[in-house]
Amino acid sequence: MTDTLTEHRANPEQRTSKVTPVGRIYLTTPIYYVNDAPHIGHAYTTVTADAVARWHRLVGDDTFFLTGTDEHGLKVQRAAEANGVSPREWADQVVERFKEAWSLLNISNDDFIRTTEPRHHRAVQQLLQDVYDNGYIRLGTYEGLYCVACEAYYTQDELLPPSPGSDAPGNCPIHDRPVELFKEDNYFFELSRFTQPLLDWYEQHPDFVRPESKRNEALGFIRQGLEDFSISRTSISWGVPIPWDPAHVTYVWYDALINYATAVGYGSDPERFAEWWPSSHHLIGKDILRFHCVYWPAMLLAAGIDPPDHISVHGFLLVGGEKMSKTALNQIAPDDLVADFGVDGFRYHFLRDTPFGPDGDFSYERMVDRYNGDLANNLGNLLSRVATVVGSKCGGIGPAPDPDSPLAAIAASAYSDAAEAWGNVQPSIALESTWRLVRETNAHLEANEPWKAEPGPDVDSVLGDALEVLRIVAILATPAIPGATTEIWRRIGLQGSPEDQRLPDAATWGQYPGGVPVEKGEPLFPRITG
RNA sequence: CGCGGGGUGGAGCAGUCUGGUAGCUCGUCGGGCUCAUAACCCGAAGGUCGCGGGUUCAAAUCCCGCCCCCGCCA
Repeated sequence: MTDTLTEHRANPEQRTSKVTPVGRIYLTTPIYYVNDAPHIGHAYTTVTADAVARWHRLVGDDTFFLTGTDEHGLKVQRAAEANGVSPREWADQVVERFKEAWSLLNISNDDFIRTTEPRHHRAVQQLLQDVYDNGYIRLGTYEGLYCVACEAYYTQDELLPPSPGSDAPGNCPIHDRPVELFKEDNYFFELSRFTQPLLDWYEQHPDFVRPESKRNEALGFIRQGLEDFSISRTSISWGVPIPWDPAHVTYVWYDALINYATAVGYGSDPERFAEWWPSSHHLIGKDILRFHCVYWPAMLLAAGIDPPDHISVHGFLLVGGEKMSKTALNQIAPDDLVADFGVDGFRYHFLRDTPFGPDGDFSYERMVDRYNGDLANNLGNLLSRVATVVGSKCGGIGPAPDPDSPLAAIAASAYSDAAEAWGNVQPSIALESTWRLVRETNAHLEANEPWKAEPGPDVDSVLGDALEVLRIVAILATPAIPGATTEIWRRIGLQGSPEDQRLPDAATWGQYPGGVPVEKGEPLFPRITG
């Protein structure tokens, strides 16, 4: 099977045709369900993906970064009806809220996909047809507990207790009226035939799902044996019609997964698809692990396509130790936090303080501590004190660093540790490595006390070292806090922006030119008090 | 029941695969500095690494049993 699949690999010659050897990465967030307004859970995944994408651009990889919205399914249909508009109109409204949120958070996505777009319908139909032609879809009968008012099926444990005297198995949780046993023809995807192929795939690709804890979870599920599942309904209308039998509509998440293929040309531009697939890397929350780590690779294999290179799975964002409910009142709007901490303060907190993988607990107090500690006291204050002393001892002109500075080795290890961590989707570790350099530089200043010394070569080299660190940190931190690092870059007198630099060369010690003006400016990250 | 994750000084984590002085950030306490956003730097206190047993010269780390917390079961 894999023999035919490798055809979709990007041509190796294309990868080496650049000046420097580069990789290629196609990063995705989940597509978010338009049933709901954006909250910090969505923002966490999206900011992480954005930072990873920005890192890959820094190292010169060909990078394509996608986010978008999932707009089909019954819940959207219902939400629209409840608001007296069509599903399309409803989706149009909610999509704008996501786009605004991502714009606010400085998300650098290259594309934004909506599952209601024609290009996506074409891709879904193409993939369905391919899987069907390959013999992995069959017609079957779905039998379930159905609420006529909802036009939806429920499982037994979702139901309310049955009405007294009723012989129904239970009542609809929304309408509190008896459900009935209902049968309809459905198309089924023969997932059961992929138990072994998936185990083989995991075996051959140890980094397929990360971190390892999540890989184990997926593997454990596959090992239990997989069962076919229904992928269509005749009882709903808001979705993509099955190409060979338009009375059927795809069931919501089956079509949703395919968005990742749609956005790089599947079903419309095979050459483009071959270029970007399977260099793909999905970032997801653990709630959709099963869909992405089991169903999706099986669907792709069934269509004769390689699964993605990587799937990185993070935990839930807990608030007060409890899962963020999409409907609960503990929902925290990203806008409010941005108002308090700024865009970069918001991004930094989630990247640095919520390790990617395990569940993380959100707390406003911790967010304040992290902001004040790392951004205001360490980085922001370093910039301030250096700029002031350059002003008083060097006439405001930044001197060049010492080529043999003890900070050079620390900067080198900060870079290599950060590079490894970003590559493994561990932003918290990458940023910890970067900030180690900031702390060492504060200590280096303390040890040399340039503010006490007479102007001269010694003072110049100590301050030059600090400016060089700020240059390097501006580059290393730009995936996390792009706005602030651009401002640092400007204040220490450099041209262009940190985003335009290319690693690893740009992290090499000694490139701060010296002889350029350094500006003091207002605090970069004003401390938050009270 | 099954599957997966977790239990490390006051808080949050690393270390466990590849046994060998228990590390990091924050907090607390003491000191220094006064260039800086009451920021910065140095030092100290604080842990029987969930419990019991085993292997070993040596176990947070390997093996066996148990307890507790969380998630998943389409």
